[in-house]
This record gives sequence, structure tokens and C-alpha cells, in this order.
Amino acid sequence: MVFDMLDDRSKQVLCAVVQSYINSPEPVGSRFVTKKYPLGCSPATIRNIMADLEEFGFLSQPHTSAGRVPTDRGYRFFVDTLLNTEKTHEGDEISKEFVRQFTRKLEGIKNDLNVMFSEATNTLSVMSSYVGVLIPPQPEKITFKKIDLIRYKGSNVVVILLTDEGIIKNRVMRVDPLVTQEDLSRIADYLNSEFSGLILDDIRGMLVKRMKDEKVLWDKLISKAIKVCEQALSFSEDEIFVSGLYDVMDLPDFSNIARIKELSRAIKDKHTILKLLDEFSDAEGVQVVIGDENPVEDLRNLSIVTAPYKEGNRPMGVIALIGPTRMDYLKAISMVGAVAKCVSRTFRD
Amino acid sequence: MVFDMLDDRSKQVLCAVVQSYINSPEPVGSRFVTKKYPLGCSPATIRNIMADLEEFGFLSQPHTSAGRVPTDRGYRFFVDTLLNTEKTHEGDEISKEFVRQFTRKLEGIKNDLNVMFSEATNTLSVMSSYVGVLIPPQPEKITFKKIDLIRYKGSNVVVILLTDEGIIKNRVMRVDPLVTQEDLSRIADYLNSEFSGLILDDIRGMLVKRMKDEKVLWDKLISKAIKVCEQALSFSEDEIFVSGLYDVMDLPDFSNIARIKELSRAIKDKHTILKLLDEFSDAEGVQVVIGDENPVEDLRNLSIVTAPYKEGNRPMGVIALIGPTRMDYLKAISMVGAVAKCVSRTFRD
DNA sequence: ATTAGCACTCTCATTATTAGAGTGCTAAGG
DNA sequence: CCTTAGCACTCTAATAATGAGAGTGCTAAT
Repeated sequence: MVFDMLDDRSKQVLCAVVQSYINSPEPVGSRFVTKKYPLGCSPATIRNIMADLEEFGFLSQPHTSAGRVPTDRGYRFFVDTLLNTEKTHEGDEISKEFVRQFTRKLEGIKNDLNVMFSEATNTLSVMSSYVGVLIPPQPEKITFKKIDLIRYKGSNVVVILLTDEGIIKNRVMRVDPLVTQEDLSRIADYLNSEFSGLILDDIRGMLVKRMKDEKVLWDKLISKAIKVCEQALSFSEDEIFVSGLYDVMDLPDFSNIARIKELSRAIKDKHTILKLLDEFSDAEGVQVVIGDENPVEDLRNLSIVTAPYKEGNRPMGVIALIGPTRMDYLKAISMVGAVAKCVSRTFRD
Repeated sequence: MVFDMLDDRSKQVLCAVVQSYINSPEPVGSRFVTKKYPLGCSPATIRNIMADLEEFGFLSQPHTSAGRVPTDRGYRFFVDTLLNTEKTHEGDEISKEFVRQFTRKLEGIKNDLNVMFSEATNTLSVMSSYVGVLIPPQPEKITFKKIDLIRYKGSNVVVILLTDEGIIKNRVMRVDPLVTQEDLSRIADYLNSEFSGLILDDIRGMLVKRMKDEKVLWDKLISKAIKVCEQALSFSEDEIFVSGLYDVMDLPDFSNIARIKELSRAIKDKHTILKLLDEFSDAEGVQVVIGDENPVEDLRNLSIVTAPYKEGNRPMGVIALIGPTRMDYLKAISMVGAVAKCVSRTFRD
């Protein structure tokens, strides 16, 4: 396929252009290539090759007398080469050390998921200087294990939710004052016996269904109980973790305000980005989406590098970096991979 | 004082310039004033007045042949006039209705503080199109009432904290496996009997002190208990609620990227902004800080409108709007006031 | 005290000009 | 047949020149 339409030297030229442009965002000319990436031929030759590459759609010219700039397709080729040659793992000496240290750091805070997730997102963005994003496990991925309902001061109830993955969530909610602690315990027992081992989302569905089906049969209390359960289980806060939106403004790619607004808008629309990234939770390893490959309008000028994190073999959520298409893919890929590995590892225990 | 150095017509001219400039950010000329704000005199007269106002430091010219622009001092005068004439309450018919509706909305979600706070911040920013900020109650403001420590699955402990203000916070933490539920109950009892009615911050200080003083005397378990307490009470998440950073970019005042970065930086530095705003928590009613009056470097080009929200008479935290100095102060002041009122009202029950 | 009139100033948009970078093409050389 | 030197050509971006327009400050008259 694509790899075959180019001879070795063409590939080298393409990669040279991409690397140079990633390094600094100025159109790269033929003379510059020969100086910086000695391929043993003259500018004229490079020019010919570049013309070909342009014809294939890997490069383009901002205007007639400028150098070349990679197209999204050009980046794609570059990334595929990167991923194929496994050059990605070249930085493993650094990476190994990083994974070790960072895993230890996560160990220390893993009992508070929110803290752990924001730490991961932060690290990602700080080290890459792109925008770090993390999608927490979605309800449809979480297995229910045990629930406790504890009456608390008047009509408040503390819900403590324990899942198979060891995730503990807790929240306070309000119930009808008529519901006693005893009732709550009964409700909890009911939930625990009926639904243990099932997935949160399904449970919620089942509850709603039961509520409808047997509305007439069940007594008031039970009906109320179901309502409590449903509330208790709606933990989907539609929340995602984002970090680095500020530092990204220092990149020349975001020197014009329209770009920043695009990015902000895309991130602000949590639902869309959640849906988008969630699709990668089943993927194997690091995935890259480049510029116009992106289904979301506002992200057409950006690239996304994602990797799922897992609990054992089951995918839990997604970690991602969002940056300009002119992104340091090598770094981004290994960073996302490493952080995903750390988080997964922490989940395992 | 300041009010006396200007005759009535001068004040009118100043206010006209400010209003016009707030309305659209273009230097306003003498001719324009006579057209839009009929004061019964000619452009030439206005010119004379404007020259005076400039001498006093209320107006300035971007360049010789441009119209006038308000200085920060000019805005200050305008705002003081606004606050003095109580014109602020002119919009009360709208305001009243808003307060009623919004209070009801808050009622529905007040049992989850996080939700309530972000709702308040959101509303503020959406309706004003500036950046909404909310400082949650700080540990030194929260009165301890009761704590529960519940062992949960292995070495996890659920901490449920109840305060005088009815704030319930809960979190999961990890303790030494040797500590039993019985120990935890004893610890909780100890805390409840010793510290009820005191302020969180003080309690923490006392705990630390005890830990030091009696280190040798107390047995291992007690020492561990103290440690648990301290952890349990460190609820200061240094978190603030921010909303509207995105929409603010649409304002012409933020068309250049430096401004956005300034604003982002200021907000990102949560500690600074927290400290800054916290100083207004004891103030009475709405306060306005304009441009260079601001102690924080990054906020010198911005204005802040703040108001404390209270539980009864005790100030709890602060609500604020951050926007350009060319801010619609009338709107901002009444919005911040209204939202603060709603939040306070919700706290009362 | 106010105002009409006018000269003056400064900005901003428009146009012209030029240096520089980089290309594409052609023709010569291995 | 691939490579390369040479050269004309193209396009940009920076700089300068020009002029219209807006708004002022000042003066002299009311």
C-alpha cells in the first residue's frame, strides 16, 4: 500500500521535512534539507523528489515560492513509519525510569481516584506541553460489587459504592425523611444480592424497568427504594480530566486566537470529546488521529494521541494528548503509552 | 473628596464616556457625546470639559487625534457614583425574579455542594459573559460538628464530616490495617467530644501539637489515631470554581492573545487568587476592584467584582466576576450580588 | 461661559517598491 | 536515465510614501 509508492530516499526526504517542520514551524526548502539531512544529493534532486511527494499529497506549498509543509497525510505516513519501525521504543531507557518513578507516585495516591487521575493528566500535559485528557471509567465499564447506604443527619444518605475494580465512589444524597436506616439497609441488601457482578449501566436500566413494570404491585416503600437505588448509582458525572490548556498557548501553532477558541470549544464540549475518545478504549495500545482524520469539526486542525488504560485485560478508560498536527509524535506516543501503562499497573493491585 | 472636584455636567460627561466605551470599545469623541447624550451644549464645550477630565486623570487619549477613553480612575468614579446613587437596585424587578428562580434551582441541588457551587459559577459566567469564580468555604471558616469513620474493605476508611453549616464532606482514605473499626469509633468519639464546635483549622493545629508534645507518652495506637484524624480533617482541597474562560474570548478586549494568557495565568494560580478573593469574604456587600488597583500583577488589566456569601451572619466564601476593566459594572454588580444572595439563602436552611 | 471655525496632528488603510527565498525548467554531465 | 548546475520566474513580507478621516486645541466672536 502507501508504503510501496515511495522509494527509500523519498521516504527519507518526507521524514526530513516532517521532522524539520515539527522542530520549527517554517516551510522547509530543498537547500535546507540537503544541509541538515545529508542524503548525498543536491538541492535540485530534492526538489524533484519533493515535487513528487507533493503530487502524492504528502507535502504542500503555502505558496509558490515557499518551502514545503507536511500535509495531514504526510504526518500520517511519518507516524506509521514511526509505529512500524518500533522506533517508538527507542527512548525506553528514559521511559523505563519514568514509568518506575511515576508508578510509585501513583501508588501513593491511588486510593483517591480523582487525585490520581488529575495527577496523571497533569504529568502528561506538563511533560509534553500539549493538552492532557483523561476519561474516567464509564458506568458501562464498571462492575458493581457492593453498596452501603448510611443515613446521616436528617434526610441525608451517604452512598458508598464498591466495585470489582476496587474503585470506591461515595456521595451524599437526599431521600424522603420517611425512609429509615433499616429501610436503607434492606435496600442495600437487596441491591447487593440481586446485582453483584453486573455492570452499573445495566443495573440502572433494570431498575428503571422494574420500576415501570411492577409499579402497581410494589408498595410505596419499595418504589421509593428503587428510586433511591437509581439515584445512588447515577455516578456518571460526565466529567473528564483536562490539563495544560494554558501552557499550550505558548506554542506558535496557537498564536492566533481562532485556534485557541477551537481547542477550547472542543474540550468544553465534554460530551463530544468523551464519546470520541471512548471509542478508543477498546483499541490495543497507542492510537493516533491526525488533523482531518478527525470526525469532530473543531479538532480538524489538531491531532490526538490516545491509549486505553485497563484493569487486567478489561479496558477502563482512555488517556490522551491533544496538540497541533505539528506535534512531536514520537514524544507524545511514548508519553501517552507510558502514562497509560502506569495507570493500568496501579489499577491492577 | 473626589466627588466634589467635578460639577454636575462634568460628571455627566464622564459617565457618558464611560458608558459609551463600555458599550463599544472605541474612543469617544466630543461630537459623538453631544449626539448620543444630549447635554444641551456643543462639541466645543464638551471638548473643554474633556480636557479638564483628562487633567484630573479620569480620561486619557490613545493618541492626539483620537477620542477619549476612561482611565481606571475614571471607571472608579463611575462605579462609586453607581454604588452611591443606589442605581444598582434599579434592575430589581428583573433581579427579584431571577433571585426567586435561581434560589429554587439551588434548593434542588444544595445537598451536593460541588454541584451547587459549579451551578452558581456557571450561571454567573453565562449571564454576564465574564469569568465566574467561587471560593468554597475555607477550613478556617468551617465549624466542626461531628465526624464518622467507617472501615471499608481492607484498609480503607470512609470519612464523613458534618459541620455546623450543614456542609457534608466525605472522602475515602487509607489507614494502617492494624486499626480496627472499634479503634476508629473510639477515635471518632474522641474527636466529637473534644472538638465539636471548633474550627477545622484550629483542630488540625491542636492535633499536630498534641502529636508532638505527647509523642513519647501516648501509645502507638493513639499516635496512629491522631494521624488518622489529621488526615481525615485535611479537607482543604485548595480548589476554586471557575467558569466562562472560554466565552470571554469572544470579547474584543481579549482579541490579543497576551490578555488571554494573563487571565489564564491569573486563574491558574489558584493559590494567589484564593488569597486575593478571600480578603473580601469579610466585606459587606459587593466590592469592586478596578484595573491597577489590583495587587496581583496579572490582573492589572482586569476588574473584579466580588461579594461574600454567608451562613447567617458568618461569611463563608466569596463569589466573583472577573472581566475587562471595560466591564458592564452595573450588570456585574447586580449579578454578583444576586447570586451571592441566593447562595447565602440556600445555606441558611 | 459658550460656540463656530479652522489649522493641526495622528492613525489607518492603500499603494508602490524591493530584497530574498525558493521553485521549476532546461540543458549539460556522469 | 538519473543527477545537477544555472537561471528565469514567482510570490511574500517588509518598508516607505501617500492621502483621507477623525478629532483635537485654540482663537475670536457672541
